[in-house]
Amino acid sequence: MADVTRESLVSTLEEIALLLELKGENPFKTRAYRNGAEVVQNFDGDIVTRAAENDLKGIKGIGDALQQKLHELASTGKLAYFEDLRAEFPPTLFELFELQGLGPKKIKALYDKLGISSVAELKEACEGKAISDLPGFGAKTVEKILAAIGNREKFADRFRLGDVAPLAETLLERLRDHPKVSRSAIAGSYRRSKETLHDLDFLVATKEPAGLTRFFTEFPEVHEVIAHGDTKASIRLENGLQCDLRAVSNAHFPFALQYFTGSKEHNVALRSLALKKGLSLNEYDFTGEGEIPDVEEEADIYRALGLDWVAPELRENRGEIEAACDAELPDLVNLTQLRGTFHNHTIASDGKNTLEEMAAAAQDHGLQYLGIADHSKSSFQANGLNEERLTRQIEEINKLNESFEDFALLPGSEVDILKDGSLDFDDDLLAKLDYCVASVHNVFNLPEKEMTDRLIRAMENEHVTMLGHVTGRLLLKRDPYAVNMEKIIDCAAETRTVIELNCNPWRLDMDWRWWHRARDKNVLTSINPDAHATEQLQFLAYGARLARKGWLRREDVLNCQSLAQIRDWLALPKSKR
DNA sequence: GCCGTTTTCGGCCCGACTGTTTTCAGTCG
Repeated sequence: MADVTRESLVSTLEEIALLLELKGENPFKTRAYRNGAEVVQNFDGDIVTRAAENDLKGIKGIGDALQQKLHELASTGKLAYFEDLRAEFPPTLFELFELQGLGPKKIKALYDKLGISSVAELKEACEGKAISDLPGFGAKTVEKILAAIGNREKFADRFRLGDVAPLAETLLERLRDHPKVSRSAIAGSYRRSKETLHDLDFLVATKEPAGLTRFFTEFPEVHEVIAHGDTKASIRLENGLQCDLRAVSNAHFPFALQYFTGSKEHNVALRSLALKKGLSLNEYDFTGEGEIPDVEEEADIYRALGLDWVAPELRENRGEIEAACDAELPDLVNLTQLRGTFHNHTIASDGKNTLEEMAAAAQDHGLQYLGIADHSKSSFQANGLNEERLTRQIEEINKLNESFEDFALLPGSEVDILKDGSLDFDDDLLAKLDYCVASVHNVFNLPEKEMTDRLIRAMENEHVTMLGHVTGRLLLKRDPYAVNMEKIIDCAAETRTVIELNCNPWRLDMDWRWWHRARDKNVLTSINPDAHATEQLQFLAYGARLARKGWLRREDVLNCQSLAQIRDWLALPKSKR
């Protein structure tokens, strides 16, 4: 029997939705499967076990049919309904959904009428005349399909937050500086601080929308104009990133900002709440029979619905609407509250800067302390320090610290967790450090149980202050290694081990989806840049954004504590922390 | 297929843009 995981349940439901769309099923039925996938993805608890035990009753969005199907899937590893559905179409057909401009109807037409079932076949068919002869297809469609195939080969369809943020801010500034723009913002998943993005959604308030969409399509970075109307335009930049612009009136701006920030799921929930109050909410206005509330700012929309304003990071329909209704939203941490940080490298291992340079950069960032955690000896590829070099580095740091006022370097180590969960240094040496970050840097492919046990053994060590990049994922590059996060979080809570929020934009690990649960178990995090150069201290900004996305408050973040507090805290045995 | 404080049937968000259309279907967000 194949391993049933939350992810496999989710992907099965999503694939069923796609298959139903291809069959031309009732779109609301399709949506029910998509929604079910979303519910399973976000369910706070062991959904796989619940499904296996047929204990899904009462979960909103999972009705009788989905309960039965999830139960069959989780208990047998198979679903007859799905197998039958899947057998109706060739597997390569799904590639076609990756092409911009092609949806279920067109794909179905291509398949039914021309037998096209893969991108390669489609590309070949575009050479001839067959496609443009299909009803609803024409010369332009063929042209667009070819461009979409080209883009699929050339560009990624997702981008890391940190890779697009500087460009995003540059483009926003350009729009903001336009004389006809009164308000501007980037909405969408960028505003929600998702770790990876599909596109950027710009928004401006202006009296001359058509002038602004034209201005936008003439940006020098434009590779192609995907769409260009009087109030909306879409462009693709030279790096492949799609950017959309909406130009609205000043009065419509708060509604558009709310609407285009999403998430879709958050908005659906918000609008159904509005309907209950006799209000219909769209991207421009409230409408309805009764009194229409005044709206100047986005917060007015939430207030009109009886909600506290919801920070964009939380808008994933993961309980934020209920919390906003009960005035129980968390007071989220922010970047300015960070007083220091752990887990940074120097030239001693694989960093680019010296202790002195890193200390100066940290002080420029307004930090009171900077933890130095160079690699340990087993990470020879990163020039890891052996016992002797680490001992010398501790002395060097202690000496340097005499020269600082109101600032300190904290001697630490990013010690390798070896395959069996033991550490790269013995306890005597670890005891000489102020703290220790324990991380996995090799043997990534252990089965889940072994990897989980490996991390747990490391956490059980009295000298391990925190776990580094807990799943080892590299966004859009390398999957997380198999590890049971529920068990890791439980163990962190028990052993009082901190879990790092590694804010390198390639990692952003632990994933934001787990922090709420960890926080509820009193697990602390440390927002760590894993800086290998002075300028990478700026990664802290991404860390703060993702911590907010994980519902974390100031008190949940270790490095919001002052230097004096941190010294006291580090002096405590783990069990007292 | 799901849901319910107008409830067990009849709704389910909806507007902008494009291309192929002659009034609209498909896609996207």
